[in-house]
Amino acid sequence: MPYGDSAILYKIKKGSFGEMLEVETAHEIGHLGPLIAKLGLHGRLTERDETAIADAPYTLVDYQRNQRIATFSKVPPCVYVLTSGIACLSIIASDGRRQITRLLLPGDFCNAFDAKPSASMEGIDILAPTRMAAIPDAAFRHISASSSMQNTLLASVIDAAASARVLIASLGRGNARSRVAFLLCDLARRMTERRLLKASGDPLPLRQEHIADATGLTGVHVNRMLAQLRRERLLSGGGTIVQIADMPGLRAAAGLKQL
Amino acid sequence: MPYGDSAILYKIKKGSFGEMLEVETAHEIGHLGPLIAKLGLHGRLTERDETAIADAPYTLVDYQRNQRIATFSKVPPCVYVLTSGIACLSIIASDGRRQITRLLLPGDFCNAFDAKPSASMEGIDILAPTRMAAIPDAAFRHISASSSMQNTLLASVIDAAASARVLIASLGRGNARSRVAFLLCDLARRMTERRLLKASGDPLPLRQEHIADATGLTGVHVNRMLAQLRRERLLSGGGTIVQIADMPGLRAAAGLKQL
DNA sequence: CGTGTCGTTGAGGCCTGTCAACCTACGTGG
DNA sequence: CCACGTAGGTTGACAGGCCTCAACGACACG
Repeated sequence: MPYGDSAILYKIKKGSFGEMLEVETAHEIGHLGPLIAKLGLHGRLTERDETAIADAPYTLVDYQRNQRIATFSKVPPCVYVLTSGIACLSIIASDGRRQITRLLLPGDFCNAFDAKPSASMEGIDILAPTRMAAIPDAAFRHISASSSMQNTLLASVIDAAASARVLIASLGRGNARSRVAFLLCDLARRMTERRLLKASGDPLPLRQEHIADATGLTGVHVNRMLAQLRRERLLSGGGTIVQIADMPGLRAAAGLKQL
Repeated sequence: MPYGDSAILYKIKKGSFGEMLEVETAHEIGHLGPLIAKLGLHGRLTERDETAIADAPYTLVDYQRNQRIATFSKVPPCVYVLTSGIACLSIIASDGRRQITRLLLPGDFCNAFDAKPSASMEGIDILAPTRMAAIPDAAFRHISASSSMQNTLLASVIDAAASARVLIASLGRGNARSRVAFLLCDLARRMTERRLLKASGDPLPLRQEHIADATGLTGVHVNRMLAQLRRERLLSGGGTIVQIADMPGLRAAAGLKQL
Protein backbone atom coordinates (compact mmCIF):
# COMPACT_ATOMS: atom_id res chain seq x y z
CA MET A 1 0.00 0.00 0.00
CA PRO A 2 1.59 3.24 -1.10
CA TYR A 3 0.00 5.46 1.53
CA GLY A 4 0.10 4.74 5.27
CA ASP A 5 -2.88 3.26 7.03
CA SER A 6 -6.27 2.83 5.52
CA ALA A 7 -9.69 4.29 6.24
CA ILE A 8 -11.20 3.90 9.68
CA LEU A 9 -14.36 1.95 9.17
CA TYR A 10 -16.65 -0.55 10.78
CA LYS A 11 -19.58 -2.60 9.61
CA ILE A 12 -23.02 -1.54 10.63
CA LYS A 13 -25.54 -4.08 11.85
CA LYS A 14 -24.60 -7.56 12.86
CA GLY A 15 -21.79 -8.81 10.74
CA SER A 16 -18.25 -10.00 10.88
CA PHE A 17 -16.05 -7.33 12.39
CA GLY A 18 -12.33 -7.64 12.49
CA GLU A 19 -11.65 -8.37 8.87
CA MET A 20 -10.63 -5.31 6.89
CA LEU A 21 -13.26 -4.78 4.29
CA GLU A 22 -11.57 -2.31 2.01
CA VAL A 23 -9.36 -3.41 -0.81
CA GLU A 24 -6.84 -1.09 -2.31
CA THR A 25 -5.70 -1.58 -5.87
CA ALA A 26 -2.99 -0.05 -7.95
CA HIS A 27 -3.49 3.16 -9.86
CA GLU A 28 -5.43 2.72 -13.04
CA ILE A 29 -6.48 5.05 -15.80
CA GLY A 30 -9.80 6.62 -16.59
CA HIS A 31 -11.72 6.36 -13.34
CA LEU A 32 -12.36 10.08 -12.88
CA GLY A 33 -14.79 10.40 -15.79
CA PRO A 34 -17.80 10.57 -13.42
CA LEU A 35 -16.22 13.53 -11.64
CA ILE A 36 -15.84 15.38 -14.92
CA ALA A 37 -19.41 14.49 -15.85
CA LYS A 38 -20.74 15.80 -12.55
CA LEU A 39 -18.77 19.04 -12.56
CA GLY A 40 -19.79 19.63 -16.16
CA LEU A 41 -23.38 19.91 -14.93
CA HIS A 42 -22.55 22.90 -12.77
CA GLY A 43 -20.08 24.90 -14.81
CA ARG A 44 -18.09 25.00 -17.97
CA LEU A 45 -14.73 23.34 -17.46
CA THR A 46 -11.85 24.35 -19.67
CA GLU A 47 -9.84 21.87 -21.68
CA ARG A 48 -7.06 22.40 -19.17
CA ASP A 49 -9.37 21.58 -16.27
CA GLU A 50 -10.50 18.33 -17.83
CA THR A 51 -7.03 17.13 -18.67
CA ALA A 52 -5.83 18.11 -15.20
CA ILE A 53 -8.52 15.88 -13.71
CA ALA A 54 -7.87 13.07 -16.16
CA ASP A 55 -4.15 13.17 -15.41
CA ALA A 56 -4.49 13.42 -11.65
CA PRO A 57 -2.79 10.74 -9.57
CA TYR A 58 -5.05 8.62 -7.44
CA THR A 59 -5.40 5.32 -5.66
CA LEU A 60 -8.48 3.16 -5.95
CA VAL A 61 -10.14 1.87 -2.80
CA ASP A 62 -12.99 -0.64 -2.80
CA TYR A 63 -15.67 -0.84 -0.13
CA GLN A 64 -18.18 -3.56 0.55
CA ARG A 65 -21.87 -3.27 1.21
CA ASN A 66 -23.03 -2.20 4.68
CA GLN A 67 -19.77 -0.63 5.73
CA ARG A 68 -20.06 2.65 7.60
CA ILE A 69 -17.18 5.06 7.23
CA ALA A 70 -16.67 7.59 9.99
CA THR A 71 -13.44 9.21 8.83
CA PHE A 72 -10.90 8.85 6.07
CA SER A 73 -7.37 8.79 7.40
CA LYS A 74 -5.16 7.96 4.46
CA VAL A 75 -1.67 9.48 4.68
CA PRO A 76 -0.95 11.79 2.99
CA PRO A 77 -4.47 13.25 3.19
CA CYS A 78 -6.61 12.60 0.13
CA VAL A 79 -9.78 13.84 -1.48
CA TYR A 80 -12.05 10.84 -2.04
CA VAL A 81 -14.22 10.75 -5.15
CA LEU A 82 -16.78 8.02 -5.67
CA THR A 83 -16.20 6.36 -9.04
CA SER A 84 -18.62 3.42 -9.07
CA GLY A 85 -21.30 1.97 -6.86
CA ILE A 86 -23.55 3.93 -4.52
CA ALA A 87 -23.22 5.23 -0.98
CA CYS A 88 -25.04 7.70 1.22
CA LEU A 89 -24.61 10.24 3.96
CA SER A 90 -26.64 9.32 7.00
CA ILE A 91 -27.36 10.45 10.53
CA ILE A 92 -28.28 8.08 13.33
CA ALA A 93 -31.16 9.39 15.43
CA SER A 94 -31.21 8.92 19.17
CA ASP A 95 -33.61 5.99 18.82
CA GLY A 96 -31.01 4.25 16.67
CA ARG A 97 -32.79 4.59 13.35
CA ARG A 98 -30.83 5.79 10.38
CA GLN A 99 -31.83 8.76 8.21
CA ILE A 100 -30.20 8.92 4.83
CA THR A 101 -29.61 12.59 4.09
CA ARG A 102 -28.04 12.31 0.67
CA LEU A 103 -27.25 9.59 -1.83
CA LEU A 104 -23.68 9.69 -3.10
CA LEU A 105 -23.26 8.71 -6.74
CA PRO A 106 -20.21 8.32 -8.97
CA GLY A 107 -18.66 11.77 -9.31
CA ASP A 108 -19.56 12.91 -5.80
CA PHE A 109 -16.96 13.85 -3.24
CA CYS A 110 -16.91 11.80 -0.05
CA ASN A 111 -14.82 13.93 2.32
CA ALA A 112 -14.98 17.43 0.87
CA PHE A 113 -17.62 19.72 -0.62
CA ASP A 114 -20.49 17.22 -0.84
CA ALA A 115 -19.66 15.51 2.43
CA LYS A 116 -17.56 16.18 5.48
CA PRO A 117 -18.15 13.16 7.69
CA SER A 118 -15.69 14.15 10.39
CA ALA A 119 -17.04 17.67 10.82
CA SER A 120 -20.72 16.88 11.25
CA MET A 121 -22.63 14.05 12.83
CA GLU A 122 -22.95 12.39 9.45
CA GLY A 123 -21.31 9.17 8.38
CA ILE A 124 -21.00 7.49 5.04
CA ASP A 125 -22.77 4.18 4.48
CA ILE A 126 -21.93 1.97 1.54
CA LEU A 127 -25.14 0.73 -0.05
CA ALA A 128 -23.61 -1.47 -2.74
CA PRO A 129 -20.07 -2.49 -3.69
CA THR A 130 -18.36 0.84 -4.25
CA ARG A 131 -15.05 2.11 -5.48
CA MET A 132 -13.47 5.45 -4.66
CA ALA A 133 -10.51 7.29 -6.09
CA ALA A 134 -8.28 8.85 -3.43
CA ILE A 135 -6.56 11.91 -4.84
CA PRO A 136 -3.77 13.36 -2.67
CA ASP A 137 -4.72 16.78 -1.35
CA ALA A 138 -1.75 18.43 -3.00
CA ALA A 139 -2.71 17.06 -6.39
CA PHE A 140 -6.30 18.13 -5.88
CA ARG A 141 -5.28 21.66 -4.95
CA HIS A 142 -3.46 21.79 -8.24
CA ILE A 143 -6.57 20.67 -10.09
CA SER A 144 -8.88 23.10 -8.35
CA ALA A 145 -6.70 26.18 -8.57
CA SER A 146 -8.21 27.59 -11.75
CA SER A 147 -11.02 30.11 -11.45
CA SER A 148 -13.26 28.00 -13.67
CA MET A 149 -12.87 25.05 -11.31
CA GLN A 150 -13.42 27.29 -8.27
CA ASN A 151 -16.63 28.60 -9.74
CA THR A 152 -17.79 25.14 -10.74
CA LEU A 153 -17.13 23.67 -7.33
CA LEU A 154 -18.97 26.53 -5.66
CA ALA A 155 -21.90 26.07 -8.01
CA SER A 156 -22.05 22.36 -7.32
CA VAL A 157 -22.20 22.95 -3.57
CA ILE A 158 -24.88 25.61 -4.00
CA ASP A 159 -26.86 23.11 -6.05
CA ALA A 160 -26.43 20.44 -3.39
CA ALA A 161 -27.77 22.81 -0.77
CA ALA A 162 -30.76 23.68 -2.93
CA SER A 163 -31.46 19.99 -3.59
CA ALA A 164 -31.35 19.31 0.14
CA ARG A 165 -33.94 22.02 0.70
CA VAL A 166 -36.28 20.53 -1.87
CA LEU A 167 -35.94 17.21 -0.07
CA ILE A 168 -36.86 19.06 3.13
CA ALA A 169 -40.08 20.13 1.47
CA SER A 170 -40.81 16.57 0.35
CA LEU A 171 -40.27 15.19 3.84
CA GLY A 172 -42.11 18.00 5.56
CA ARG A 173 -45.21 18.21 3.43
CA GLY A 174 -45.46 14.91 1.55
CA ASN A 175 -47.27 11.75 2.58
CA ALA A 176 -45.62 8.36 2.26
CA ARG A 177 -46.58 7.88 -1.38
CA SER A 178 -45.25 11.24 -2.49
CA ARG A 179 -42.06 10.89 -0.48
CA VAL A 180 -41.23 7.60 -2.18
CA ALA A 181 -42.13 9.03 -5.56
CA PHE A 182 -39.94 12.04 -4.97
CA LEU A 183 -36.96 9.99 -3.90
CA LEU A 184 -37.14 7.78 -6.97
CA CYS A 185 -37.63 10.72 -9.34
CA ASP A 186 -34.76 12.60 -7.81
CA LEU A 187 -32.40 9.65 -7.94
CA ALA A 188 -33.33 8.83 -11.53
CA ARG A 189 -32.79 12.44 -12.53
CA ARG A 190 -29.36 12.61 -10.94
CA MET A 191 -28.30 9.28 -12.42
CA THR A 192 -29.57 10.19 -15.87
CA GLU A 193 -27.77 13.53 -15.82
CA ARG A 194 -24.52 11.69 -15.24
CA ARG A 195 -25.19 8.96 -17.78
CA LEU A 196 -25.40 6.35 -15.06
CA LEU A 197 -28.74 5.10 -16.38
CA LYS A 198 -29.03 4.10 -20.00
CA ALA A 199 -32.81 4.28 -20.21
CA SER A 200 -35.19 5.92 -17.79
CA GLY A 201 -36.74 2.53 -17.08
CA ASP A 202 -33.52 0.96 -15.84
CA PRO A 203 -33.65 -0.57 -12.37
CA LEU A 204 -32.59 1.75 -9.56
CA PRO A 205 -29.85 0.50 -7.24
CA LEU A 206 -31.88 0.68 -4.03
CA ARG A 207 -33.26 -1.87 -1.59
CA GLN A 208 -36.59 -1.17 0.08
CA GLU A 209 -34.73 -0.63 3.33
CA HIS A 210 -32.66 2.11 1.68
CA ILE A 211 -35.81 3.80 0.43
CA ALA A 212 -37.22 3.58 3.95
CA ASP A 213 -34.14 5.18 5.48
CA ALA A 214 -34.10 7.94 2.88
CA THR A 215 -37.79 8.81 3.17
CA GLY A 216 -38.07 8.51 6.94
CA LEU A 217 -40.60 5.68 6.63
CA THR A 218 -40.49 2.08 7.78
CA GLY A 219 -39.58 -0.77 5.48
CA VAL A 220 -43.02 -2.28 5.82
CA HIS A 221 -44.76 0.88 4.72
CA VAL A 222 -42.34 1.45 1.86
CA ASN A 223 -43.28 -2.01 0.66
CA ARG A 224 -46.95 -1.03 0.62
CA MET A 225 -46.24 2.23 -1.17
CA LEU A 226 -44.16 0.50 -3.84
CA ALA A 227 -46.97 -2.02 -4.31
CA GLN A 228 -49.44 0.84 -4.73
CA LEU A 229 -47.23 2.71 -7.20
CA ARG A 230 -46.87 -0.52 -9.18
CA ARG A 231 -50.63 -0.99 -9.23
CA GLU A 232 -50.89 2.58 -10.51
CA ARG A 233 -48.45 1.67 -13.31
CA LEU A 234 -46.02 4.39 -12.19
CA LEU A 235 -43.43 1.76 -11.30
CA SER A 236 -42.65 -1.64 -12.77
CA GLY A 237 -40.53 -4.55 -11.70
CA GLY A 238 -41.13 -6.76 -8.69
CA GLY A 239 -39.30 -7.95 -5.65
CA THR A 240 -35.96 -6.27 -5.35
CA ILE A 241 -36.29 -4.55 -8.74
CA VAL A 242 -37.56 -0.95 -8.76
CA GLN A 243 -38.07 0.53 -12.22
CA ILE A 244 -39.77 3.76 -13.19
CA ALA A 245 -42.51 3.06 -15.70
CA ASP A 246 -44.12 6.52 -15.95
CA MET A 247 -41.80 9.37 -15.10
CA PRO A 248 -44.29 12.22 -15.61
CA GLY A 249 -46.82 10.38 -13.49
CA LEU A 250 -44.25 9.76 -10.78
CA ARG A 251 -43.24 13.41 -10.79
CA ALA A 252 -46.86 14.37 -10.34
CA ALA A 253 -47.12 11.88 -7.47
CA ALA A 254 -44.09 13.51 -5.84
CA GLY A 255 -46.31 16.53 -5.25
CA LEU A 256 -43.87 19.39 -5.74
CA LYS A 257 -44.74 21.54 -8.68
CA GLN A 258 -41.38 21.43 -10.38
CA LEU A 259 -38.33 19.12 -10.45
CA MET B 1 -34.91 55.86 -6.58
CA PRO B 2 -31.39 55.51 -7.84
CA TYR B 3 -31.78 52.13 -9.52
CA GLY B 4 -34.55 51.30 -12.02
CA ASP B 5 -37.57 49.28 -10.99
CA SER B 6 -37.96 47.52 -7.71
CA ALA B 7 -38.34 43.90 -6.68
CA ILE B 8 -41.13 41.81 -8.14
CA LEU B 9 -43.21 40.73 -5.20
CA TYR B 10 -46.67 39.89 -4.09
CA LYS B 11 -48.36 39.28 -0.79
CA ILE B 12 -49.20 35.75 0.14
CA LYS B 13 -52.61 34.88 1.53
CA LYS B 14 -55.52 37.21 1.36
CA GLY B 15 -54.33 40.74 1.65
CA SER B 16 -54.22 44.01 -0.13
CA PHE B 17 -52.44 43.66 -3.45
CA GLY B 18 -51.61 46.61 -5.58
CA GLU B 19 -49.81 48.78 -3.12
CA MET B 20 -46.05 48.51 -3.32
CA LEU B 21 -44.86 47.15 -0.02
CA GLU B 22 -41.19 47.82 -0.23
CA VAL B 23 -39.65 51.06 0.85
CA GLU B 24 -36.29 52.13 -0.38
CA THR B 25 -34.18 54.48 1.69
CA ALA B 26 -30.99 56.34 1.04
CA HIS B 27 -27.61 54.78 1.60
CA GLU B 28 -26.61 54.66 5.21
CA ILE B 29 -23.53 53.52 7.03
CA GLY B 30 -22.88 50.41 9.06
CA HIS B 31 -25.58 48.00 7.95
CA LEU B 32 -23.28 45.24 6.75
CA GLY B 33 -22.03 44.26 10.18
CA PRO B 34 -24.22 41.13 10.24
CA LEU B 35 -22.62 39.98 7.00
CA ILE B 36 -19.15 40.31 8.50
CA ALA B 37 -20.33 38.48 11.62
CA LYS B 38 -21.75 35.62 9.59
CA LEU B 39 -18.75 35.21 7.31
CA GLY B 40 -16.44 35.35 10.30
CA LEU B 41 -18.06 32.12 11.49
CA HIS B 42 -16.89 30.25 8.40
CA GLY B 43 -13.45 31.62 7.71
CA ARG B 44 -10.88 34.14 8.76
CA LEU B 45 -11.41 37.40 6.93
CA THR B 46 -8.47 39.71 6.44
CA GLU B 47 -8.49 43.34 7.53
CA ARG B 48 -8.77 44.22 3.85
CA ASP B 49 -11.82 41.99 3.44
CA GLU B 50 -13.62 43.56 6.36
CA THR B 51 -12.96 47.11 5.29
CA ALA B 52 -13.98 46.24 1.72
CA ILE B 53 -17.34 45.03 3.05
CA ALA B 54 -17.75 47.98 5.37
CA ASP B 55 -17.01 50.41 2.57
CA ALA B 56 -19.21 48.74 -0.03
CA PRO B 57 -21.93 50.82 -1.63
CA TYR B 58 -25.46 49.64 -1.08
CA THR B 59 -29.06 50.68 -1.03
CA LEU B 60 -31.40 49.74 1.78
CA VAL B 61 -34.75 48.16 0.95
CA ASP B 62 -37.47 47.50 3.53
CA TYR B 63 -40.02 44.71 3.29
CA GLN B 64 -43.19 44.17 5.24
CA ARG B 65 -44.46 41.04 6.89
CA ASN B 66 -46.11 38.39 4.69
CA GLN B 67 -44.60 39.54 1.45
CA ARG B 68 -43.39 36.76 -0.86
CA ILE B 69 -40.51 37.64 -3.14
CA ALA B 70 -40.14 35.60 -6.30
CA THR B 71 -37.29 37.49 -7.97
CA PHE B 72 -35.15 40.52 -7.38
CA SER B 73 -34.97 42.72 -10.42
CA LYS B 74 -33.16 45.84 -9.39
CA VAL B 75 -31.12 47.48 -12.14
CA PRO B 76 -28.19 47.28 -12.16
CA PRO B 77 -28.26 43.75 -10.67
CA CYS B 78 -27.53 43.57 -6.96
CA VAL B 79 -26.59 41.07 -4.32
CA TYR B 80 -29.15 41.32 -1.51
CA VAL B 81 -28.00 40.81 2.05
CA LEU B 82 -30.46 40.68 4.91
CA THR B 83 -29.49 43.24 7.55
CA SER B 84 -32.37 43.13 10.04
CA GLY B 85 -35.58 41.21 10.56
CA ILE B 86 -36.21 37.62 9.57
CA ALA B 87 -37.26 35.90 6.36
CA CYS B 88 -37.29 32.36 5.04
CA LEU B 89 -36.94 30.26 1.94
CA SER B 90 -40.06 28.25 1.28
CA ILE B 91 -41.57 25.85 -1.21
CA ILE B 92 -45.28 25.57 -1.86
CA ALA B 93 -46.45 21.96 -2.08
CA SER B 94 -49.08 20.93 -4.59
CA ASP B 95 -51.74 20.98 -1.88
CA GLY B 96 -50.95 24.64 -1.32
CA ARG B 97 -49.24 24.24 2.02
CA ARG B 98 -45.95 26.01 2.60
CA GLN B 99 -42.77 24.32 3.74
CA ILE B 100 -40.11 26.60 5.14
CA THR B 101 -36.77 25.17 4.05
CA ARG B 102 -34.46 27.68 5.67
CA LEU B 103 -34.72 30.68 7.92
CA LEU B 104 -32.82 33.71 6.65
CA LEU B 105 -31.23 35.84 9.36
CA PRO B 106 -29.28 39.09 9.25
CA GLY B 107 -26.05 38.37 7.38
CA ASP B 108 -27.60 35.83 5.01
CA PHE B 109 -27.66 36.36 1.27
CA CYS B 110 -31.08 36.46 -0.36
CA ASN B 111 -30.31 35.97 -4.03
CA ALA B 112 -26.90 34.32 -4.11
CA PHE B 113 -25.08 31.55 -2.22
CA ASP B 114 -27.64 30.95 0.51
CA ALA B 115 -30.63 31.43 -1.75
CA LYS B 116 -31.36 31.57 -5.45
CA PRO B 117 -35.11 32.11 -5.65
CA SER B 118 -35.25 32.43 -9.42
CA ALA B 119 -33.32 29.23 -10.12
CA SER B 120 -35.29 26.82 -7.94
CA MET B 121 -38.89 26.48 -6.94
CA GLU B 122 -38.17 28.37 -3.76
CA GLY B 123 -39.43 31.79 -2.87
CA ILE B 124 -38.55 34.17 -0.07
CA ASP B 125 -41.20 34.97 2.51
CA ILE B 126 -40.81 37.87 4.89
CA LEU B 127 -41.74 36.75 8.40
CA ALA B 128 -41.29 40.07 10.17
CA PRO B 129 -40.43 43.61 9.05
CA THR B 130 -37.11 43.16 7.30
CA ARG B 131 -34.42 45.30 5.77
CA MET B 132 -31.98 44.27 3.07
CA ALA B 133 -28.87 45.89 1.68
CA ALA B 134 -28.65 45.73 -2.09
CA ILE B 135 -25.02 45.73 -3.17
CA PRO B 136 -24.43 46.21 -6.91
CA ASP B 137 -22.98 43.07 -8.47
CA ALA B 138 -19.88 44.89 -9.64
CA ALA B 139 -19.12 46.12 -6.14
CA PHE B 140 -19.72 42.68 -4.71
CA ARG B 141 -17.35 41.09 -7.20
CA HIS B 142 -14.73 43.50 -5.96
CA ILE B 143 -15.39 42.47 -2.37
CA SER B 144 -15.32 38.75 -3.07
CA ALA B 145 -12.26 38.65 -5.28
CA SER B 146 -9.75 37.81 -2.57
CA SER B 147 -8.93 34.18 -1.97
CA SER B 148 -9.81 34.49 1.71
CA MET B 149 -13.29 35.67 0.77
CA GLN B 150 -13.65 32.92 -1.84
CA ASN B 151 -12.74 30.28 0.71
CA THR B 152 -15.03 31.78 3.33
CA LEU B 153 -17.99 31.95 0.96
CA LEU B 154 -17.42 28.34 -0.11
CA ALA B 155 -17.22 27.24 3.52
CA SER B 156 -20.43 29.06 4.37
CA VAL B 157 -22.30 27.30 1.57
CA ILE B 158 -20.88 23.91 2.57
CA ASP B 159 -22.07 24.61 6.09
CA ALA B 160 -25.52 25.56 4.82
CA ALA B 161 -25.76 22.28 2.95
CA ALA B 162 -24.69 20.31 6.00
CA SER B 163 -27.23 22.15 8.16
CA ALA B 164 -29.94 21.33 5.65
CA ARG B 165 -29.06 17.66 5.88
CA VAL B 166 -29.31 17.68 9.66
CA LEU B 167 -32.75 19.23 9.28
CA ILE B 168 -33.59 16.39 6.91
CA ALA B 169 -32.76 13.95 9.67
CA SER B 170 -34.93 15.86 12.14
CA LEU B 171 -37.91 15.86 9.78
CA GLY B 172 -37.41 12.28 8.67
CA ARG B 173 -36.90 10.60 12.02
CA GLY B 174 -38.27 12.95 14.64
CA ASN B 175 -41.77 13.12 16.09
CA ALA B 176 -43.59 16.40 16.49
CA ARG B 177 -42.04 17.21 19.84
CA SER B 178 -38.48 16.64 18.69
CA ARG B 179 -39.01 18.52 15.43
CA VAL B 180 -40.17 21.60 17.28
CA ALA B 181 -37.34 21.28 19.78
CA PHE B 182 -34.81 20.95 16.99
CA LEU B 183 -36.08 23.99 15.14
CA LEU B 184 -35.93 26.17 18.21
CA CYS B 185 -32.46 24.92 19.20
CA ASP B 186 -31.13 25.45 15.72
CA LEU B 187 -32.55 28.94 15.41
CA ALA B 188 -31.27 29.95 18.83
CA ARG B 189 -27.83 28.62 18.00
CA ARG B 190 -27.64 30.53 14.72
CA MET B 191 -28.91 33.73 16.28
CA THR B 192 -26.55 33.46 19.23
CA GLU B 193 -23.55 32.84 16.96
CA ARG B 194 -24.31 36.12 15.21
CA ARG B 195 -25.00 38.07 18.39
CA LEU B 196 -28.63 38.49 17.45
CA LEU B 197 -29.75 37.19 20.84
CA LYS B 198 -28.39 38.82 23.97
CA ALA B 199 -29.24 35.98 26.34
CA SER B 200 -30.19 32.44 25.46
CA GLY B 201 -33.59 32.98 27.06
CA ASP B 202 -34.54 35.85 24.77
CA PRO B 203 -37.80 35.45 22.85
CA LEU B 204 -37.45 33.93 19.40
CA PRO B 205 -38.97 35.89 16.51
CA LEU B 206 -41.38 33.15 15.36
CA ARG B 207 -45.14 32.77 15.29
CA GLN B 208 -46.61 29.34 15.86
CA GLU B 209 -47.62 29.27 12.21
CA HIS B 210 -43.98 29.79 11.22
CA ILE B 211 -42.92 26.92 13.45
CA ALA B 212 -45.61 24.78 11.84
CA ASP B 213 -44.46 25.62 8.32
CA ALA B 214 -40.83 24.94 9.22
CA THR B 215 -41.47 21.62 10.93
CA GLY B 216 -44.06 20.27 8.50
CA LEU B 217 -46.71 20.17 11.21
CA THR B 218 -50.03 21.95 11.58
CA GLY B 219 -50.46 25.04 13.65
CA VAL B 220 -52.82 23.25 15.99
CA HIS B 221 -50.34 20.52 16.74
CA VAL B 222 -47.48 22.98 17.17
CA ASN B 223 -49.58 24.69 19.77
CA ARG B 224 -49.97 21.42 21.67
CA MET B 225 -46.25 20.67 21.44
CA LEU B 226 -45.31 24.12 22.71
CA ALA B 227 -47.71 23.67 25.59
CA GLN B 228 -46.11 20.33 26.38
CA LEU B 229 -42.57 21.74 26.19
CA ARG B 230 -43.64 24.55 28.51
CA ARG B 231 -45.09 22.06 30.97
CA GLU B 232 -41.74 20.25 30.83
CA ARG B 233 -40.00 23.53 31.68
CA LEU B 234 -37.94 23.38 28.49
CA LEU B 235 -39.64 26.51 27.20
CA SER B 236 -41.03 29.55 28.93
CA GLY B 237 -43.20 32.43 27.89
CA GLY B 238 -46.81 32.26 26.88
CA GLY B 239 -48.99 33.22 23.97
CA THR B 240 -46.93 34.60 21.16
CA ILE B 241 -43.71 34.55 23.19
CA VAL B 242 -41.41 31.54 22.74
CA GLN B 243 -38.39 31.50 25.02
CA ILE B 244 -35.94 28.71 25.65
CA ALA B 245 -35.75 27.94 29.36
CA ASP B 246 -33.54 24.85 29.32
CA MET B 247 -31.24 24.61 26.34
CA PRO B 248 -29.58 21.29 27.24
CA GLY B 249 -32.96 19.75 27.85
CA LEU B 250 -34.29 21.08 24.57
CA ARG B 251 -31.28 19.72 22.71
CA ALA B 252 -31.93 16.34 24.25
CA ALA B 253 -35.56 16.60 23.19
CA ALA B 254 -34.44 17.32 19.63
CA GLY B 255 -33.24 13.75 19.51
CA LEU B 256 -30.09 14.06 17.42
CA LYS B 257 -27.01 13.16 19.33
CA GLN B 258 -25.08 16.31 18.61
CA LEU B 259 -25.82 19.99 17.88
C1' DC C 1 -67.22 48.41 18.99
C1' DG C 2 -66.36 45.74 14.86
C1' DT C 3 -62.66 43.31 12.61
C1' DG C 4 -58.66 40.63 12.01
C1' DT C 5 -54.79 37.97 13.80
C1' DC C 6 -53.12 34.66 16.69
C1' DG C 7 -53.48 31.28 20.15
C1' DT C 8 -56.12 27.47 22.68
C1' DT C 9 -58.93 23.46 23.33
C1' DG C 10 -61.89 19.41 22.22
C1' DA C 11 -63.71 15.41 19.32
C1' DG C 12 -63.02 12.23 15.84
C1' DG C 13 -60.71 9.96 11.88
C1' DC C 14 -56.88 8.59 8.96
C1' DC C 15 -52.19 7.55 8.01
C1' DT C 16 -48.28 5.32 9.41
C1' DG C 17 -45.69 2.54 12.88
C1' DT C 18 -45.35 -1.85 15.31
C1' DC C 19 -45.46 -6.63 15.76
C1' DA C 20 -45.76 -10.92 13.82
C1' DA C 21 -45.75 -14.52 10.54
C1' DC C 22 -44.61 -16.37 6.19
C1' DC C 23 -42.50 -16.56 1.56
C1' DT C 24 -38.84 -16.61 -2.01
C1' DA C 25 -34.16 -16.60 -3.49
C1' DC C 26 -29.61 -17.79 -2.70
C1' DG C 27 -25.46 -19.72 -0.87
C1' DT C 28 -23.22 -23.30 2.05
C1' DG C 29 -22.10 -27.56 3.71
C1' DG C 30 -23.03 -32.34 4.45
C1' DC D 1 -29.39 -34.14 -3.43
C1' DC D 2 -31.22 -31.98 0.64
C1' DA D 3 -30.90 -29.35 5.24
C1' DC D 4 -29.98 -25.08 6.86
C1' DG D 5 -29.26 -20.11 7.50
C1' DT D 6 -29.59 -15.43 5.89
C1' DA D 7 -31.32 -11.46 3.46
C1' DG D 8 -35.00 -9.30 1.58
C1' DG D 9 -39.72 -8.94 0.50
C1' DT D 10 -44.96 -9.49 1.49
C1' DT D 11 -49.12 -9.47 4.12
C1' DG D 12 -52.37 -8.92 8.10
C1' DA D 13 -54.01 -6.99 12.61
C1' DC D 14 -53.78 -3.45 15.70
C1' DA D 15 -52.36 0.88 18.08
C1' DG D 16 -51.11 5.54 18.28
C1' DG D 17 -49.61 10.06 16.63
C1' DC D 18 -50.95 13.69 13.96
C1' DC D 19 -54.47 15.97 11.02
C1' DT D 20 -59.02 17.98 10.43
C1' DC D 21 -62.79 20.51 11.72
C1' DA D 22 -64.87 23.42 14.79
C1' DA D 23 -65.55 26.72 18.30
C1' DC D 24 -63.89 29.99 21.42
C1' DG D 25 -60.69 33.42 23.79
C1' DA D 26 -57.20 37.20 23.97
C1' DC D 27 -55.55 41.13 22.03
C1' DA D 28 -54.50 45.06 18.82
C1' DC D 29 -56.25 48.48 15.94
C1' DG D 30 -59.12 51.61 13.38
